[in-house]
Amino acid sequence: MPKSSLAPLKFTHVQCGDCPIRHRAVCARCDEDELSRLEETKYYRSFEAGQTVVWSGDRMDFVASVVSGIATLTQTMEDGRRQMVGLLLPSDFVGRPGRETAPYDVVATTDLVMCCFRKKPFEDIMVTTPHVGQRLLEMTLDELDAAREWMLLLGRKTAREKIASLIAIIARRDASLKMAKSEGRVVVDLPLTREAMSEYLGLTLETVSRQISALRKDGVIEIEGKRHIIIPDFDHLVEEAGDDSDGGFLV
Amino acid sequence: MPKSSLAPLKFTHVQCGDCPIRHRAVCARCDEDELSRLEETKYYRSFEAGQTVVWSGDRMDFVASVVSGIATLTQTMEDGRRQMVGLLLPSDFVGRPGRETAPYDVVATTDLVMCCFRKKPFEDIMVTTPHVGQRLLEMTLDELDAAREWMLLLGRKTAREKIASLIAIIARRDASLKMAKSEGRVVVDLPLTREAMSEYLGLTLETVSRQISALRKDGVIEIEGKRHIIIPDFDHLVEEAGDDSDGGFLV
DNA sequence: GAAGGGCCTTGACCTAGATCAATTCGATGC
DNA sequence: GCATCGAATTGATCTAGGTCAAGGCCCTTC
Repeated sequence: MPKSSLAPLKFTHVQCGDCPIRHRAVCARCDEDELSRLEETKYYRSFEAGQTVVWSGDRMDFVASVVSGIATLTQTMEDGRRQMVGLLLPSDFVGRPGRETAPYDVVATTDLVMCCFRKKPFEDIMVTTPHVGQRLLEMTLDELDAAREWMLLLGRKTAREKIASLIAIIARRDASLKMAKSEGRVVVDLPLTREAMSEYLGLTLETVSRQISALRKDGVIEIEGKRHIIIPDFDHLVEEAGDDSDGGFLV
Repeated sequence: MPKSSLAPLKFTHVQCGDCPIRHRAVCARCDEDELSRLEETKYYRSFEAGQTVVWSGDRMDFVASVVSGIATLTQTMEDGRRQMVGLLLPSDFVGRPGRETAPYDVVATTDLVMCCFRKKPFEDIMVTTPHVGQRLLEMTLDELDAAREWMLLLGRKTAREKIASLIAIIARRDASLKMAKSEGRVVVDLPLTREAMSEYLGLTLETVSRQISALRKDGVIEIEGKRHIIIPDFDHLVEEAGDDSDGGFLV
């Protein structure tokens, strides 16, 4: 798995003040002074499931990192067709220095807490503190890789492969967060409704439902309730996803 | 149109030594010393149409900027299904500091000249010269935006809308390069085969051909030869593309 | 415990685009 | 001028996934 990091620098996840989890918005190499300048401009915002954080076209005067919960970035066409273009799990970053308005809707899919920095001070710190910019570059390059993997999924995979891919992606992210993978057998709680899954995959929710049923019938996955999924053989799932070797390595 | 630039810095396109065209690999603010260090590690490589620059999985020990011609980034599944994930026109950048191997094929679609920098020295300059990293971040963010626009196209647009979008995207890029737009009526030379277009759009080449014919029959475009396209009414084309307002603003 | 309302599933049918199969066009070489 | 070869078009058919519609499941609220 190609791990990304700017060669001569070591970045690690650091505790963000009183954030409940470790996240990646800042750089471990920043000295106390730099960190405390970031601290000053920091604040938290909470959203309920379903709430829209920012509307496409709205002014967005902050950058943020997800503390808990899930948010999605979604583009909408005039006639209402929707395509998810980003899925933000805890530790992921949103926002773009140098951009005034959001180019897509940011929606809280579950209850959500974000750690925000006002954009202007954050940009200043980026200029005076190269680490932060370099960390951000690294994260943006990762996101670009993920977007390209996602493009392959949207353009060329079958509905069944799309579903298998999504479950594998979420399982991998989940596992890497809480390291709860018990040798082959993996358990995931889908954090998305069928509709959100369809927006991620470029399908209708009916097709999502049908293909999940098909994967269940074929023994690739087991389902408890509606969201709790057991993957008896992770490699088998990855095969169904049509990925080569290590396949989509990031969300 | 949301223009991206890191607020407090001004970047402009600068002549890259003896490059025949202005490109964006370096920053106008770099002083002579910094530029000359970049100059030292710079070299040119030429490829014929159809040649592969780098194979997916190969070592890639350089970063590069396209001088002339067109290159594509393409992902391939084991069974041969292919999806283009990047289209590099003159002035575009490839390569990723901190990554050893290429995650996709880079192919010269036309005869191609690239201006390359060996990766190691380039990374060193990135660390010592924040401008370069900041410029690269800005470019990467633009690419991410473009990728997300592309995801909407792949996931939700009809074949006709996809074709119209692609022609509009190329026309815009072309026009912004040589400013040759004569009020409404726009002329483009498609730099891609029908097959390459199908790999860009997630379609088959037959569907591409049929939809181009349909757009011609409906008067949205006129065609001379196979590649030369005249757009009598650019706004009409954009309408057909299904984009809202200014739509896909970058390739 | 009945009623309502999100979600989700399943079925019956339809259509956009894929697939398979000829041609046709146009450049290149002899 | 003719043969050749790759790129593009066009036609005939098939099918994966979309659309429309009817329930089912489960959780809340009264």
